[in-house]
Order: sequence, then structure tokens, then C-alpha cells
Amino acid sequence: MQYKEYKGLNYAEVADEVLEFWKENDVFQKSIETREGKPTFTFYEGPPSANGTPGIHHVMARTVKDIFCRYKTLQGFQVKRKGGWDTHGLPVELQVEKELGITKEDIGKKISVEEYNQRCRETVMKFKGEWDDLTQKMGYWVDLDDPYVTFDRNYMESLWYLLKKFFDKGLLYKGYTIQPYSPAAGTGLSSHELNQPGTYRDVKDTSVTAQFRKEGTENEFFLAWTTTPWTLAANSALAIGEKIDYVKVRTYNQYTHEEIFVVLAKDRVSAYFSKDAEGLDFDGYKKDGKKIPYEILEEFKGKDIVGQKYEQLLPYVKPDGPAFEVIPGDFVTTEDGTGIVHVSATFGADDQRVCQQAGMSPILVKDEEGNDAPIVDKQGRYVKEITDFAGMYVKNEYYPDGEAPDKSLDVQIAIKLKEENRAFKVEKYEHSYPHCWRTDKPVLYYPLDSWFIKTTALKDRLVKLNNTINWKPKSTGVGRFGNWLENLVDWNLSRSRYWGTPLPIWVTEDRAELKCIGSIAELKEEVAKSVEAGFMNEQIGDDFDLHRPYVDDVVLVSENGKKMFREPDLIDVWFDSGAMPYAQWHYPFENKDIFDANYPADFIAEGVDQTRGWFFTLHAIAGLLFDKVAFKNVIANGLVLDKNGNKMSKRLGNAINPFETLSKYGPDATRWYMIANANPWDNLKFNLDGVVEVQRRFLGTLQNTYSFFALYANLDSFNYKEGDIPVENRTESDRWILSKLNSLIKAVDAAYEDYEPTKAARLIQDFTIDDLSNWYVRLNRKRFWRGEYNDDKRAAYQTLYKCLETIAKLSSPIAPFYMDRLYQDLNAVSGLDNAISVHLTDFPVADEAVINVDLEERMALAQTISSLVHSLRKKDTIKVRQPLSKILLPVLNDKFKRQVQSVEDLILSEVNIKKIEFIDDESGVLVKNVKPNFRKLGKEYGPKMKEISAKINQFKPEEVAELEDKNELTLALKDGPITITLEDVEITYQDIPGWSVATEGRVTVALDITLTEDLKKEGIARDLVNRVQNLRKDMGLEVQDKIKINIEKNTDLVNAALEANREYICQETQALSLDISETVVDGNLLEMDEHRLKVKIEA
RNA sequence: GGGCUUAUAGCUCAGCUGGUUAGAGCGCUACACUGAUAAUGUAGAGGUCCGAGGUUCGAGUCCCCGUAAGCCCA
Repeated sequence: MQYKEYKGLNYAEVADEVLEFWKENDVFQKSIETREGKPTFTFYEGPPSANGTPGIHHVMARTVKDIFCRYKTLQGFQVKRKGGWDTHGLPVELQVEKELGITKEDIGKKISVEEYNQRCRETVMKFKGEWDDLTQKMGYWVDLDDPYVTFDRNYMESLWYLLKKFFDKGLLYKGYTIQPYSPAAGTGLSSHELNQPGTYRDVKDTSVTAQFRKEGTENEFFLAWTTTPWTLAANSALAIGEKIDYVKVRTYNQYTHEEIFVVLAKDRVSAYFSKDAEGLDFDGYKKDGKKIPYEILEEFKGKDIVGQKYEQLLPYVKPDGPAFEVIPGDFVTTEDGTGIVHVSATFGADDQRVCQQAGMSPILVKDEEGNDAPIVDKQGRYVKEITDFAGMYVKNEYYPDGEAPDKSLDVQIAIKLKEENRAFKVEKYEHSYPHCWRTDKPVLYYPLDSWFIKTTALKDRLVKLNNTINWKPKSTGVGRFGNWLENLVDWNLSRSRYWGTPLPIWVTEDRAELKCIGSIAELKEEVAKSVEAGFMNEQIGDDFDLHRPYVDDVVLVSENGKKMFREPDLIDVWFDSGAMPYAQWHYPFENKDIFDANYPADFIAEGVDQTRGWFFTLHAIAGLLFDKVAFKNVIANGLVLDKNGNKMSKRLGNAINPFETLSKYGPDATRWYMIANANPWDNLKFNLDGVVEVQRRFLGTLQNTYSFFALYANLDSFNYKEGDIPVENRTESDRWILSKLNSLIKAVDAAYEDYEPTKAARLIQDFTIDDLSNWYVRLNRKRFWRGEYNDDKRAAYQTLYKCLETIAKLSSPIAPFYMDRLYQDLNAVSGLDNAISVHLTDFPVADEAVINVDLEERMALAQTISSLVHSLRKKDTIKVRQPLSKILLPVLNDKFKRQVQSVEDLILSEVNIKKIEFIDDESGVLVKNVKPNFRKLGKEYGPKMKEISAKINQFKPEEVAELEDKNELTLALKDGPITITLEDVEITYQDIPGWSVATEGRVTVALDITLTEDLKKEGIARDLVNRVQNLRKDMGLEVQDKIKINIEKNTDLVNAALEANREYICQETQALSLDISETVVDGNLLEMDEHRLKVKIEA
């Protein structure tokens, strides 16, 4: 049997063929089945949404996922990968609305909820085919036959189970969140609606800079500015920026002319006070509001005043808890206002958040049902508790036509504050403000009911659990995610939509009784009771759909016999995906054993944009309900940008089509490029040139090396059936490359283990290109094609085979198709492994006994020395084919000499030199260079380094000699003498006078360029061999074909050269004879430097 | 506005705990090699290590403040 030989390999075709092979032989399934009973490695697939087409960034994300699943499989773990689809949510709804040409308004009117949801169900899998296609073509192994689907009834039942668990733990509650709200339309607005063009308009509002009196002072105030004075009655706190500088200013109120002390940001002083008035005589102030004197008394940071208390500005409604403190707010700026922000927990989203974090209470009243309510009702009017202004609309626009008062509420409040010495400044202010697209009237930020998961209750636990997760990169875990947890707010689950998982909570009309349903069985039980109570006509069916509108029709009966209706909300789709560890197995209703064995995940990977999405919801549900992490290792990968670093977008036309890329360059080069080029967590500037380079440089070199191996191994029928030649019996270079190979195995294994795929890929390609191809193969070429099939040849084949096979195995997680082909091509002949695919083998284990650091060191020396000689030859323009007699090598120490000697032959043949002459001190010709060892001396002498370094650099040869002799030398420094030893300096040989030398690091080489007659002759012989080889090739001869050479008589030198090297020439060119004739007819004229030879070759 | 990331040769990236000539590949230029040959080798040119401060005997590396780009959040 022969190794397969290729003429030009098309990597994309290889991938297609290998894919076919995988399918025919169920390789993926086998990779899981053959690990039955082995320890499991659990991977969770973050579900993509199939209502859009996949992009090149999905290839990136999925390559990362695939690599570690394959790697762990090779390591012997059983790695199940259940695929999944994210199917609910707004994007699906919007797409359907676009297709149907309707808006949310039309649902329930032009189209029933039932029909609408049916359309969503159909649309959501629209591009499933393309996704499946991509999955296969890129070689992403994931179980597509039995994926989890978030709209599936079983999946949703598990969600209900989890929600009920939250409910039972008291972690699911109804609260409010601040959302854009249109009182005129009586409805909340989505951010989508707010982003409509024309929504934001410039309006002039009455703005007030109010004075909040510091507790315990007579006339010291915090200044805070607002464009919505009506919210001042709901003030809960004042927010400052902790890093912002603030000042305390003495001045007068411009309306009451009373002396006051005010606090505001330093940067805002100039906006409130005119520079001319600074330092004016206070006593001379005329109380006319003009030229009000002021002086800055104190300056401090925002964080210094956090926690200070002040008096309520408009004390109509008392808070039910702590309030009226200075708190930190991350949104505070000094762009406008005073740098102190009035915060109302009921009328601002930021406000609510910082109040919650700082424990400040909202200003609330009780509505008719006794529930908490804000001080503005749903129509936009002040409630009766605001006695002075009860019933007034907070915006004049809300009044019916012609009924609006002259003085708006904002103005009236401003007047009141002025009178009470609480207004520092009142003015009209023009700014951009959102308006309702339906009513054209201003939007309010208003608290609306929502259901929450009380994530804050277990914040500390979530933080602790997070610290046990291995994040790649670490900064995303401690920074982006860690900070997010530190500033956690409760998770708002409510969505007012149609296509999603309904909240399984039923409530009586007086809201006195609540029921949370945790399973379909439970729902049936409750429905049975309801049927009995006469609220429902019949039991729900066995195939009851948990979606709207069906669940909305279910009316339950409370303990007290009252009707219960479902809360109309759907839950956040992020809950869907965060619940996948449980719901994908329909836990706890089925598959408890599978769930237990696969929880938590060992590994997940997704884009860094999922940090607060999927990563968080997984973590929150696991932490809150199960007190566990949901995943132990996580890679948060970056974005895929275009080659200029811009975001890819279909609109700009710079998006890369993944299918085109895969079919043109093949998945292996694409995947390898993505992984090798940048760490997954850095953004990738995707450049197709880079893919081409990978193809050529890495895959090409590897394939070349294989072809080289296959060519000769086939000629010698090498099939690795003869048993390994012991490593110690192999040549120095064999043992070297094997040592490197085993070091590589260790390093690559460690890189994968540490979730560093980029490191692994770079290690492999460096080894392949530099060590294996450019050094080992190049130096050992002749061993493969010259002479008979003996032990030395066999050793060479075995060595190269092992290298290729190991590269295939190590690389297979990253480049699964090509590496499988390479592996199969090798293994098909040798049968060393009992496996049909590389993905069914075991990950290589390094043989420590073969790793030889000293050997690796000395080969590095050989490479350095060869490189130096090459550069010298180049300098003197002496080509490598011309042999030279010797090089001189100054000996640094015994170890150096020993190491060079053991690789002497390699160097000599590589650079075509006859011998190496070692020279040492004794010769007296060497010029030494002394350099201080900064690292060592610096640790000891620190500040004296400059002086020491100067002294050492000025050493005379006698001083160096003394140091080398006695191993110590005293330096006289300003502060007294110090003693240094040989270890404190680095001595190198810099020059050999009279020779052409080259130096790299500590190695110096001199080249003897004298050409003797014998050397010249040998050079001619080598040139001839070279030309003859070319002729052979031109004639189309095979490597093993024999020839006869006939050369026309030439100059004495050439003739002598041929005679002297006859044997060598014949051996190299596979010539049976070499004749020198008086004349040669039909010969080729060969030009070799100044020589011209007429040569005829016959097969 | 906040958090996080990135910034080193024309391009893509290395540069470990600070140690004195800042590296590699691609590209470019020149030369060499020629039974791996649509390969390969050697050399050269090419760097205010984003900017400004600071710590230190010594900073690409540590600290602070900025700038630019990206992401998430507001």
C-alpha cells in the first residue's frame, strides 16, 4: 500500500471529501459513543436565532467552541453537544410585522394574537437551513438532530418550573421600573418607538436651580438643577460624581437677597457667577440682584460629601424609609447644571437605579386600591396629596385644548421656591425632549409595573460564585462582569409582547391572592378546580399550547373562590436562554440523570456582548436557584471586524460572506487563520489575505513536507511495520526533532488546557515551518533519497512520520478536515492506530525521556552558527556550493565547546565547510567585550548602577584577565569599594583581528575564505552535479532512474576536478558512468562561472 | 457619562515577574539555492513602542492624566 500523493491540493475540496467521509462513517457520533462511560466534559451551546442569516463572526465563535470540544474528546472525555435555537423575542416580532406590513397596534385588530404567533413560529426557523449548512461546512460538531428549541412546550414547562422556584423562594415580585410613558395615550413606549425619527424635539422648559438645605445648618444649601421642576416634589436624593471637585461658595440669593452658602461643582462656578463679582465687598451689596458678590470658601471631592443629609424641599409626601442624602451617581457630569443632580426614584431610570443602590426610598402615595403609586397619576396629574397643586397636569400640553393655565405647574413651583428662598436661579432652557409619536405630546418617564427577580438579594453570593469561574480573558470576568454584579439591580422580567414565554402567574382582581404555576400538570389541577367552580367550561387538552393567547383564556379559582386572571406579561427572552441548562433536558420532568451529569458546564463560549446577556442569565439562575455556577470556564470572544477595523455591516457592503470564504479557501485555512491571527477575545480584523497566507505558509508547508515524505517512503515501501528504531540509536537531528516534538506536545497541551487556542496554533505552526520543514527536512533531505533502505533511512522515515502524525493530532481541533486527511493518509499505510479518523484517536502524550534540553540548546547553536556563516559567505560573495576549509570559533566555555562539537557535522554540511577550529584565550588574538549583568547587579546595587556600569565598560584587558583569573575584582566607587565576580558581567568575543567575523548574541564566527586547488575542484564538481540534476529534471527522469554522463574534454582544472570527484558526482546524480571524451555531439553547453562544459546525458 | 478592551515596522502580531542593540511573519529590495521547486534560504531597508507627566540607577513593560478605535451599559 502506498501513501497517497497529490498534485496540487485543493483544501476546499479536501474539506468536502472529508465531510462526506464523516457523514458516511458517523464519525461525530462515534467520537461520542466511543467515550461512553468515560468522564463527561460538559459544553453548553448558546442558542443562535435562526431568523437571520449567519455571518463570518459565527464561524469565529463556533470555531472556538468546536476546538475545545474536540480537544477534550481526544483527551478521552465524553463531550455531548446539544444544539439549540433561540426562538422568542422582539426581533422575531419585528420581522413578522415587517413582512405583514403591520404594527403592534394592529395585533388583536387586523390580525389575531393566535395568527400572529403562528407567523412568528414559522418565521423563526426561516434560515435554519442556512445555519445547518454553515455548521456542517465549517466543521462545527454539534448535535443538530435533537436540538432544544425555546418555544417548545417541554422547554417552556421547564421555564415555568424555574419561575415557580423563584416565586416560592420569594425572589419573584412585582415592582416598578421607570419607562417612557405617554399619559395622553395611556401607554408605555418601547425604546424602539422612541427611536422613531421626529420623536426628539427642541422645547423650551422652565428650569430651576433649587436650594436644598443641608441638615443642621441655617443657610447652607446644595444646588441642583432640573428641567422638570414638577419632579422636585418626588425628590429622594441628590447625586454627585465622586471624582468631581466641588466648592462651597458664600453669596446672596438673587431673589430674596439673603446671605447663603451654596455647594456646587467647581467647574460650574463660572456658569452661575460672573467673574467680576468675585471678591466684591459683601457689605457693599445693594440687594438689587446685580453684581452679587461671592467667594469660594472650601474645595473638596464629591466622595467627601457622600452621606450628608438635607431637608426635604417640598415636604408634601414623606418617604417610607431613608431619603434625602447625598449619594454617588455615575451619570453626573459638569456639562450643565451644578454638578449635583436632583434624583427622583419615581421619575428617572438612572435615578431609580442609584436610589436602589444607595438605599434611598421613593416618594410614594397609596392609590384607591391601597397600592403604592407615584405622585403623578396615569393621566399626568398631581395626586391630591400635593395639596397646593392637586389635580394639575404636570405638563401644559396634557390639558384639553384651551384649558391650560397661563402659568404651568413648573412655573408655579418655581415661584413658590423663589418665595421660600429655595430657588437659586430660574430660567427658560431649550433642550431636546422625546415626544409620543401618536399624540405628539411630551413623554414622561414614569414608573410602570413589572415583575422582577430579586437578584440583588443574593448579590454577594453571585459575586463569590463568579470569583470561582475561569474567565478568558480574566478582565471580562473581574471587570466587565464583576462590576456589573457589583452594581446589580433587580432583573426586570416583564415584556409587554406576544411571542414569548408567558409569565405563569394568576392574580385575583383585588390582587390579594396570587398563584404561580410550575408545570402543566399543576395547571391542569388548577383548571379542574376552576371548572368545578364554574369559571371554565372544560379541562385544557393534552397538547395545550403554553403560548398566548391560549394561556390568557385560562381563568383559575383562588383559595377564597375568586376568579384569577393571568398577569399579561411575557418574560424576558434572556430568561429563555439562561435557563437552557435545565430546559434543554426538560428538567426536572425528564432526564434527571443526564442533567445531573451535565451540570454545571465545564465550558461555554460566546461573544463578549453576551456578558450581560447570556453569561449573566446563566449565572443568575444557577446562583439564585441552585447556589452553583452554571459554567466553570468561559471564553468571551471579541468581534470580527473588516480588514480596516470597521464593523462589518450588510449596509456598508464590507461584510464577509462566510459561505463564499469557506468554499474558496476551505474551512481549515479559515479556522486556522481566525485562531492563529489574534486571541479570540481580541477583535479580529478579518483579512482574506491572511487566510491565503495561512494556506500557503502553514498548510502548504505541511503538505509539502508530507509530499516529500510520501514520495520517498513509497519508493522504499516504508510502512512503519518494522518496529521502532530506539531513539538513542537515531541521529542527532532525529533526536533533536523528536525532542522538539515532545516539547511541543507538552506546550500545546498546556495551551489548550488553559483555553489559549491562539498559543497552541502558533506553537504548532512555528514548529512545522521552522523546526520541521526548514531545518530538519532540509538538513536530512539526502538521507531520504540516497542509498539503500537501511536502518538510518528507516529512522529518518519513522522520525518524520511521527512528526507529521503528531502535528495532525495536535492540530485536528483547529483544522479538523485537512488534519484528518493527513492523518488518514499516513495511518492508512502504517496502520499504527486502530482508528478511521484522527478525531477518534487519543491526544498525544509527551515522552519526557525524549525531551533533551541540552540537545535543543546545541541545535540552536548550530542554527546560529550556520546563519552567521551564511551571512559571512554572503558578505564575501562566496556561494554555498563552493566548499571552504574552515571557520574559527572562539570558545566561551567547556560546555559551549562540547555542544558545538556534537553538532559539528551538521554545521559543516549545512554551510559546506571542512572543519571548525576552536580558539581560546591562549591564542591571544581574541578581543573581549565586557558588559555588566544589569539584572544581577541592579538587584544588589540599585542606585549605584550608573557608576558601576561606567566602570565596567572601561575595563582594560588586564582587569578582565584579573576578574577571570581570581573570579573577583574590587571596584572603587565613590561610596566605597565593592567586589564583583564573573557572574556580574557578561564576557563575549567581539572580534578576531584580521578575520572577517560575524556575531550574534554570545556567538562569534570567523570564516577562512582561502581557496585551495582542491577546494576549487570540489566546487566545480558540485556545480556540475547541480547542473546535471537540472538536466535530469528537464529530461523528465524519475528520481531512481540511472544515467550515463559524457563530458567533452575541458581545461586542466576542470578535467582534474572531474577525475578527483568522479565517485561523488556519480553517486549524487545516479550516474552509472562518467566519461571524458575528446568531443561530445549533441551535448548541452553548461555555464558554470568562468567554465563552460559540454555535457551529454543518456538515460 | 460609566465599565471593559485595544494601540509596538507599510500590514498582522510576539515581547514572561522592569535590565540596556525592541522581535517574527507578510509585503518591499538585493542576493543565493534548485531532486520539497507554483517551494526554499540569507541579508537589507523600515520603529518619537499613541501622547504628556511620574516612580526608578534603568520603563515598550509599573502608576497617573489624556487621545483614538471598538464593545457593553446609561
